[in-house]
Amino acid sequence: MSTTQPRKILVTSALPYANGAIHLGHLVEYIQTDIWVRFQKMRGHECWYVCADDTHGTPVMLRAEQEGITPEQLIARVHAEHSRDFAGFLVNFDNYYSTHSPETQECANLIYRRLKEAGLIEVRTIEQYYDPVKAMFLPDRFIKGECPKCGAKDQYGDNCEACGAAYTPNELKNPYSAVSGAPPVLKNSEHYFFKLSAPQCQELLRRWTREKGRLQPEAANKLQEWLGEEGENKLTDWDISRDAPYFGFEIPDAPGKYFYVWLDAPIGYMGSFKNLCARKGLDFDEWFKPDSATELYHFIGKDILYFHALFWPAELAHAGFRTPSKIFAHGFLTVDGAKMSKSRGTFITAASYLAQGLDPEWLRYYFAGKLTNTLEDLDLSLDDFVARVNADLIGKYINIASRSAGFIIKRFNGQLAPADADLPAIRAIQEAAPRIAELFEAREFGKAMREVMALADGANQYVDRVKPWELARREGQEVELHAACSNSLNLFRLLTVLLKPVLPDVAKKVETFLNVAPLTWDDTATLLAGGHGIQPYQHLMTRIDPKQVAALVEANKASLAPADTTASQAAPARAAGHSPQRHGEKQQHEAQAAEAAAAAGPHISIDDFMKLDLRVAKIVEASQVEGADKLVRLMLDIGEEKPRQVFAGIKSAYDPAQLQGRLTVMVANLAPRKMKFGLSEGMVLAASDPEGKTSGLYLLAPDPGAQPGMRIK
RNA sequence: GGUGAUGUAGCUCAGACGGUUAGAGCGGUGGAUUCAUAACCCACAGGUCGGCAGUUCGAUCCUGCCCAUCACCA
Repeated sequence: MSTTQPRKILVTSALPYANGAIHLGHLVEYIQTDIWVRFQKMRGHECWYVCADDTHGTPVMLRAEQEGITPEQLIARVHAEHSRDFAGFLVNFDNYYSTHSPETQECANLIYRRLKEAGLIEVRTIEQYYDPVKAMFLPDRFIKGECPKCGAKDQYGDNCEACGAAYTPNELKNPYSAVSGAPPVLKNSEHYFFKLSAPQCQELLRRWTREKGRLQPEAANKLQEWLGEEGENKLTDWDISRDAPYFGFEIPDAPGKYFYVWLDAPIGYMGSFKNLCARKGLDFDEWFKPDSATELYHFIGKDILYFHALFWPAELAHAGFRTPSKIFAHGFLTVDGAKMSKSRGTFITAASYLAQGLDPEWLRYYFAGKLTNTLEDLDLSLDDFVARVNADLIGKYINIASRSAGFIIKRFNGQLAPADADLPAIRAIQEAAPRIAELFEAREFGKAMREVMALADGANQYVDRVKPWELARREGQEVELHAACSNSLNLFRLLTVLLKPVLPDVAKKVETFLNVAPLTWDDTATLLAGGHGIQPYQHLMTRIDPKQVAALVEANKASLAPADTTASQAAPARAAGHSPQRHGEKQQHEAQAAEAAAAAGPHISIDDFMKLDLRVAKIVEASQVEGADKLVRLMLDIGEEKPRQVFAGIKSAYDPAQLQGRLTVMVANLAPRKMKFGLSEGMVLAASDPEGKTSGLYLLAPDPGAQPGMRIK
């Protein structure tokens, strides 16, 4: 039962952006990480858990300005809110710091300098939109104007929320800066790039991402896609600088240039740990030197795998540091099977959950019961949440103590009889403990909880069999009664050890109740001695009233107002690479986008229909697409200067040769979509049986006489 | 469209190197019990394991295609 050699483990969770509240989606990750860390500590390992607020970037800068405070004031306030929320959910960081810190700056500068010495930093001039009034360069998301396709006003620079068209900022009509309202101008600027395309980066990442255990298998597959085939370098250089004004760290040898927020975000892990080292007397270098014997794990959402599995190891390795031992990515949270939604009230903030008086350990248990080590999404089913917590935690687990403690207190003066070490229910738990430890280690918390609850069933069956309430009524059965209740409390204690990583507060109450030292994993091997005295039982956890959950949902319901006034919260979901995307913010953004769709009824209006720009198209060219099973590449003449390129999934039904020259119908205003094979600038219409009962695929064609470019309505 | 995943009882999820009656919890029904902040115990009902085809003596588990849902495409 003894744990092996103590390990030295450093663990991180992704840094939440300092511009928005923590919600249940974030908490999946922090609870998952916290359970794992608590487990490691219970095993006797040296394990440090650090995190920080991700504080830099344009959104924070503008938000602070909007509120009339400095960025420093804003991030200090948000830091306090985040810290409070995490503490409320018993997420026990050893250090919750900030990327806006001297330690992070020091590490960022050092990494930058070493990358530069390694020849991996390059300066290039790029052209970008600039706000002449505000005197700042504008990210795409901060340029607005009229949609070039449908004319909708106040659309962002990357895509139109009215018609869904995608475009670049310079296609917007009457563009203006979202910051000052002034028309932007194009201006050149020097940017600093990290040469991810360099051979040494590619070579490193190819090897690193394939090393056993670094990444989950699905994640490794994903990375292969980004890296491309052997000999095919799909990695592109990464723009790591932004122009002033910018809230961030100025690049040491480049006045007026700042590190892009995504450069210093992961470095924030180092900064936070460095700060902890100073306080705890730890040797930072021992943990970050290239051949370090310590372990480093990053828990992240699957959306930021790209940053953590490509940029980050490449930066570290070429700046003379160790790379992460493993990266643990998890899926997103859905609520009742759907994306979190403000109008449905399922966009639940951590603060509102706590304010409604719900017990954080309910959620910790529920998440634990559903967490796996894969990238699969996790559903919070509200009815299931109530049923599961009440049945498992109160009905099964807590009940064992509650039904035994009274007899011990009343009849035996709070003193236990020796436990029966051969009792099958006790032995079952002790034998299961190593297996459950492996499940915790492997982040298979769902499986672990299932095992624990099966063991709790065994404990209840034991109590039911020995029937203490009957023994209590009979004369001369005191010894049996004493033994039954003592065994039962020992069962309860053992189960508490197994649940302690998930339910730390309950475990603390149990330690007080049973009058024992803080439980460690090795306590699964021991039993309470005869004569051990316990405290009177006080209820350890209450049931969930479904009304509480209903009230929580009600409290989180937002009206269907268009994008709320905290516009800076709207992290651009599609403008990736321009702004940090934490899974939380992304979920939030998409939740908002989903609202509009949800509001629509089963019918569409004539206006909706008129949004479709359907055109008669002549197929001037049709060809096979190398490497695509279903696609045919079509060049379509719709009366424009140049034919449009469209990839159509019709290979199964049509030979390209027979398509050439014929007329069909295309959607001309569909947002262009970048595919592996090139840009697809529309869609051709074809009929097929939605049930799939009748096979075949049939392209639409106009009657003779129609000319390319004619509008269909 | 490509890539990665998912689709198993009303709900949330397990599981099976392909092989006699596919499991759990919740919910439902019936019983037992009253120690336990109605908790617990026993039993029953409930599924053509997304669809179609193939491989096989045999497939829900393998292969192919299709459908649906989710994510990513920097």
